Amino acid sequence: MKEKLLNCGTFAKICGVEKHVLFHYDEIDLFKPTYVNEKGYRFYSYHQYDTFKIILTLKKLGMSLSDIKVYLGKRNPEIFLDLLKQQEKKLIETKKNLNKIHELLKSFQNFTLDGIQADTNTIYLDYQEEMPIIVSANLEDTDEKNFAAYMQDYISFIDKHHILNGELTGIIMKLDNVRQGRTINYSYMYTYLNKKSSSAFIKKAGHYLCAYHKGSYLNIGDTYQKMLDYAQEHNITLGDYSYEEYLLAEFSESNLENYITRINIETI
Amino acid sequence: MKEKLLNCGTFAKICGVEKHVLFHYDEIDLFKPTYVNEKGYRFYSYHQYDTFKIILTLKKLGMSLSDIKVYLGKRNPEIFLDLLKQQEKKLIETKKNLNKIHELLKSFQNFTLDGIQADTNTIYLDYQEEMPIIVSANLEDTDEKNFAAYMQDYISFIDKHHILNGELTGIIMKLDNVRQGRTINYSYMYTYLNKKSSSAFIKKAGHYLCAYHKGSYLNIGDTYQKMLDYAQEHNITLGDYSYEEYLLAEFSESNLENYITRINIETI
DNA sequence: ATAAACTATAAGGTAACCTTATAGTCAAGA
DNA sequence: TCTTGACTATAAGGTTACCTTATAGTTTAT
Repeated sequence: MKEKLLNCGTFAKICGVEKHVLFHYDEIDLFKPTYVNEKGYRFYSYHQYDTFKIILTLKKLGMSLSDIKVYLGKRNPEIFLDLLKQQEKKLIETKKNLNKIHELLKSFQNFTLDGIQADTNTIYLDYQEEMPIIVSANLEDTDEKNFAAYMQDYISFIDKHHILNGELTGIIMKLDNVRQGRTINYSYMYTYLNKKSSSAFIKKAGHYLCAYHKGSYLNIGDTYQKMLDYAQEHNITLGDYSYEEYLLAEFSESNLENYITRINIETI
Repeated sequence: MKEKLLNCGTFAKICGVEKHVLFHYDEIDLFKPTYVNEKGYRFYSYHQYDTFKIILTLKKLGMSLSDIKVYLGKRNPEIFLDLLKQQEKKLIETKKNLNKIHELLKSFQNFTLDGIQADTNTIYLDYQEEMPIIVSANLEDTDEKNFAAYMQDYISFIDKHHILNGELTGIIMKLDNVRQGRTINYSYMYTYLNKKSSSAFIKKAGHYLCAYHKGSYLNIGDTYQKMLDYAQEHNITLGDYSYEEYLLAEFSESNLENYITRINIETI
């Protein structure tokens, strides 16, 4: 009566991996068969399945084979427990990250859908609720070096505080600059937040004059001009700033002429 | 007035990657700088940050660079939306998987702790609640080939139905086999379930005669013998089967002599 | 003026396999 | 018994997504 052994192919099937994975683990001395016959054929025991499953689990948690090997080399129950606790911590972090990515995905879907459905021929007044935003330093008339530094500060602040709702950044433009044709002299970068936070600014509630600009960022002045004309015609008093949202851009549209930017101009 | 550009190092920092990643993406025509000067220096625009962020997100979702490149080659807003929806589906699956792994981790911690705290010198009666389990085909006296086939069926059933609570498999032994010294002639494999399911058997509620065996599986007969003696001394009538749980084994303990197996014998 | 810090390309290395090639082994059917 | 197909083995080269090191030109700061 001796222990029943499983051959290489069968054990691989049971474990849900390919055979050469077992070869590989054998070769790097990570996980070796219980018994090798005189022809060199590998045989595994029932109990090795548990061990293999632990190895697989650790691998799924992102541990490298060499780290797993190190663990197995010095393993004892206390070290195993420590490892598990530490991996659980990491796993909880990973789950949080995936949740953030999920938010991102949903947000991407929303603004892309907005871009697809955009009517680029109308200008209209839109009542918008108050929204907390985060804002960069003032970027107007900065040189390239300062612009880079401010952008870096801004992005790293967002990353550090994990405050992002998943939106990409938009741009705040001073209307005076638009009037002078300086439509790429951005005033601030901004991003919507999901919740108010101490570091948040507020995009004021109220009516915004809105339009969808179709085409390159460089021609956005054309659409602004139409909006300014429209405001004058309809006796709408505009505020100081405009919010630009890049709904369809390089990442979702190969043709520059089809880019869609939503423009929201403050009114008083 | 022209667009402000970011040099390679700065753009890399903002994006949270190393510079040679940008080189690499440039080389494989995945993501190229807006502008290259006469010395070959790369410059990126503010708007390229959004694109890079999308690339990073898709990569985090497990897409290969070549798949991302294929997408970018044919990108349009509808295809982007489809991609996002498909990735969201995959992400939801991934999150489910991580939840399962989390359960596994917690379960590993529990039985390892049980093993560490085990008192290997006492035999005692323990009242255990009814537990749903899943059970393999009868493995008694099978040859290696059938044993392998049954094990494969069992494991693939568990994997297919995602019913696992995270436990490793245990073994059900017929006490008659133990009495004849055939302690590796396993009767069934079993695993605890978290919920009752149509495919579940029941491990009956009641008093079990319990002990922790220390050492190799091959010597488990010694501990069984002590338990049988104890039962006789104390007029405990034993049932037909015993449940073995491998708390400390190859995966958490390098010394065979320190393996801990919990034995639970049915009583009447 | 010179050093420090940046930029470039090119070549080789890495992990964790995967693929292909070649050859020995074994069980089942003609 | 022979042969076919399915299995086993090793060895060598390929893959992805970089990372490292080496060498050299360029820009900026003191």
